Amino acid sequence: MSLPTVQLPQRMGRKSYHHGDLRAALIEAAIELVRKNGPDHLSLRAAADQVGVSPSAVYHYFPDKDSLIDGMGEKLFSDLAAMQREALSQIPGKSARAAKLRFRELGRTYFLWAKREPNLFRLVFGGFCKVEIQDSHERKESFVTLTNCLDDLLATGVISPNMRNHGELLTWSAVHGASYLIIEGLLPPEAFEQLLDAIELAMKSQAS
Amino acid sequence: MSLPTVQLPQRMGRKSYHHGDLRAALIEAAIELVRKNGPDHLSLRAAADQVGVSPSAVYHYFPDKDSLIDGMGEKLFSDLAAMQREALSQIPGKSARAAKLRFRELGRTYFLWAKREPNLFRLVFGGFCKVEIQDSHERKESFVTLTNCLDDLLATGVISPNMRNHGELLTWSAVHGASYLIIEGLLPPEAFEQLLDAIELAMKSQAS
DNA sequence: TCTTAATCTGAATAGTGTTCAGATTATCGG
DNA sequence: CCGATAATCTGAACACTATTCAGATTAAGA
Repeated sequence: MSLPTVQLPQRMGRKSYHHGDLRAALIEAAIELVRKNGPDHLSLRAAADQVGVSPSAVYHYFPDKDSLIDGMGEKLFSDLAAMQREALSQIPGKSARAAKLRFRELGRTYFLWAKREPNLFRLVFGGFCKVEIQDSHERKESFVTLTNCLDDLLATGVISPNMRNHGELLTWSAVHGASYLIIEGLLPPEAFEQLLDAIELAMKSQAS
Repeated sequence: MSLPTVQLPQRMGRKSYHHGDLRAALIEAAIELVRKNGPDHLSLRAAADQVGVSPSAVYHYFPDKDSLIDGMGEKLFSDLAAMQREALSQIPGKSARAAKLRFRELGRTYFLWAKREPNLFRLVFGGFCKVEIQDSHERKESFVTLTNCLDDLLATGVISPNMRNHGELLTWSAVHGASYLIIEGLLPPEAFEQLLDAIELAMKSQAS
């Protein structure tokens, strides 16, 4: 009554007793559930049902629920990194104008991803995933991307050398913080473009 | 075996059948549990047990678990605001030096609170509480405090007029973001003082 | 083909939020 | 001071959750 009666195990694209790629399917189903219901309220059983498999089957691929969440975080973070890479590849060139556009697009992508799927953003950055993202390849690559962006801004004279030193820290903190505050409703969405203006302005500073 | 056998209902400072201040006691107990176990993993029943009351009793003060969490958020945010007020009151004076110290102390208090109790920080700002904090008196006061700080910095010539416009947005975003990234292990704790340096430097910018 | 190992199920345990009828007690009008 | 009323709390129940484990099912290799 309360739940939309689960289909027989044989359905949901199951050709055989074995699933084939259960791990990935579980992660995908769980991501969809979090997207709709939020990071808390994720149910291991619901994810298993969605895939058409019994709850116990999950434990052959993840030691527990938290590990499943870690797996989701890994995939989501790598998606974000791919989106940023894609966005930057659309803006080639060595001009100051191109460097500026790339920088803004990098932050904007981060924010838009957060705004479009706040629940997934919360899952990745809200303390649900163990911080094994910390040492991941994707994460290092993401940081290098920002570093390159800032180097370009320095080379084209858009930002000053003494602010370049604080570039990654200030930028990442501000972009992440604004994204969080906006999706939690503490700042209006328009604030993000203003923040990008503010960062650009701030990074010109010639003060010592 | 697994749990430290709950005391009989009559204990835990219960003089009578009625508790006296159950609402506040529940919030306090729940905060303690979140502090230790994280915002997810909070159990309504565990909070009730801690106070020495049956699970159903909770529903006379909160419609559901989420409302209890809202109550916790309200109290925690007001604690943070009080800490900031207290910290600022220790640094009087209209000098540039005093204004700078106040500004740094404001951010530092925010960060230290987050660092000392990351789980409580996650509860308040991680999407667990309904954003009714948004319209709360405490929140407005907290914002006014920051505004005053920035006005003092402008008046004493520490920051430039054109950066003053972006003051609240840039500062709050960066401080919040850095706090989050640090407690999630994505940035080292030392990064926070560096961030304060960066903000101060950035806000001097004379660029138009 | 037969054995072995991987994969998935079913049932059970212990814990969760939530509801509701009823027991307990404080409060207030007479 | 007493007795009715309203506030407060309990106990048991329901549906749901994570997790474990013995056993059924199937794929892969000798």
